[in-house]
Amino acid sequence: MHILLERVAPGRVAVIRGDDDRSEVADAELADLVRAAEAERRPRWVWSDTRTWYPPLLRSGVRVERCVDLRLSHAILRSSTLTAGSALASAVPGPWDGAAQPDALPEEGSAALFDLDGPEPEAPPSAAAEFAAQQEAVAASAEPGRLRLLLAAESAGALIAAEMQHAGLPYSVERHDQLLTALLGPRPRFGRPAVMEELAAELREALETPGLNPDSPPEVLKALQRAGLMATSTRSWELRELDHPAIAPLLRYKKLSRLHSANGWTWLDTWVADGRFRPDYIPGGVVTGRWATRGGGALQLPKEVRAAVVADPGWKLVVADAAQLEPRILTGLSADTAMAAAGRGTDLYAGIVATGAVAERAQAKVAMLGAMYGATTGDSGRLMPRLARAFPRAVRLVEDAARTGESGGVVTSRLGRSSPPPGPGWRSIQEAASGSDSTQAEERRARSRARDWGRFTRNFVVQASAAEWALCWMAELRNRLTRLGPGGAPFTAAPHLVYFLHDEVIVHTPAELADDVAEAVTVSAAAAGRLLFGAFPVDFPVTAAVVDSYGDAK
DNA sequence: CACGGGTGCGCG
DNA sequence: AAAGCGCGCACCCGTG
Repeated sequence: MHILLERVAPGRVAVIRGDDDRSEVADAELADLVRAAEAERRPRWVWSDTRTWYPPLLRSGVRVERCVDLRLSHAILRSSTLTAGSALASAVPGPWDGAAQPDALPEEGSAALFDLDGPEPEAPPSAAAEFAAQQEAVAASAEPGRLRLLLAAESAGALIAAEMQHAGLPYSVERHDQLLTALLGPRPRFGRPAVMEELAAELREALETPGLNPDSPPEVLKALQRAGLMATSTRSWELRELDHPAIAPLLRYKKLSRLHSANGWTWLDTWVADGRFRPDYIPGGVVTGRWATRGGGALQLPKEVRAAVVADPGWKLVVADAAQLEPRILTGLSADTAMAAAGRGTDLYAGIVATGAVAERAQAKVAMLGAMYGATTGDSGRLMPRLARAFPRAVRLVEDAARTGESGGVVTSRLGRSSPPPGPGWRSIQEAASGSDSTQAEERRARSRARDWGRFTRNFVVQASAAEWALCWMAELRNRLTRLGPGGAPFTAAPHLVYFLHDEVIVHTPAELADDVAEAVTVSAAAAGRLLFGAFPVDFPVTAAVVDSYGDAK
């Protein structure tokens, strides 16, 4: 059953259990109410926005099993091709659109500012009305089952994001500091660390440019050219091709500079407290449905610092990642039985080699990536015809998605998330090129932009469906982890998710349960595959490593 | 001095 | 323009 929560006034919340069961409680009583209802019948809580409702509950020690996040669901249903005809999708943009959070809207009194003239101020957005409109849109859609699954998975993801931030990723300040000190020298009170300063001096010497600021790409580029080098930029991959005594210190400087500025002592001070890294996850923050983060760069945690992620004493980390997730998603999307056969077992790329389509594993990988990203030239582009011959259905699916995007159309993921349509700028470029008086330059530009958008939609169907698989995987895993833990204790006493990186999760678990967790990770992956692709026999193998430190995984 | 675009690089 | 998708973030530098 559903229980809908809605703020009715500062400090007061309406609790709506059905058409004629409505009550109100003070904020202070909400946690007890939720705890009691959760123990009794595990309802699905319906609320405007998990980011505003759930963290206070978690701080009160209350965990919920299921919810509907109306804001996230609204965003999906507004643009999905599966609900295109619904009232929800055809309405003018309202308070549920955009990042504005209904609970954070100005309070009633401030609306008085508007009522001297003009239309009546808009009524506060009713969560109950919004929920009804969403249910109606789903029920009338072409694929209600898929959409229900998508909304449930998206909402579960929102719960998990809040729980992961609450629990935090176990993180050793000491180890991180040791690592920085070993590479950069001791933490300076101000300015550059000693090792970077030495490299800068070496660089100035080698380029005979005493005042050079190594942090300024234009200055560095000019200095390199003065030294007779054919550099066109200061990108590392390009510098590596050059032969000059300045190159080695410059590359080392750039590497260390990156570490220092992105994950140095300042980052540590800002983001790690009480032995936990607590990034701000944004479920649905990417157009494809992937998560984003705000601050802390949690999804870019460099491999070199992962050794500082360390389980608590008596606990373990289970680091799990889905092997070749996106190609397998493409396999399911296209129902390509040849590719499914190649992917049986653990290494899809080896399976592709075994079909004879390509000679080496590296080629299989680059060809698959090229198919999903839209490579046209280079090794990857050259391998495409062979891939298409061996796996016609899979390749046709991404080609079709690309053609749709090139002509300005919209594509939709497995469960119903649709790509945004191209903007007005894109359309006017296409129109300018289609007129009888268009120039060659206009036509070239239009074709190029059309192909750009085609690569986006080509990748969208795969990336968005993979994000859905990952949400299902995590939601399933979360349920299993709860069952593994002791009942009644706070959820952080049980195995719990602490990190998520697109196709990879980390569970923090009491050591004695680590093997059970590893098993749960694997079983959950298979379950996610069935949720998305039913009986179609595409495998989703995962590797699960039981380790003390993230740095020890793979 | 604030802002925003460009550059470069970390992750999948 | 790295051969192609999706991001976040720090820093530089020109502009208002």
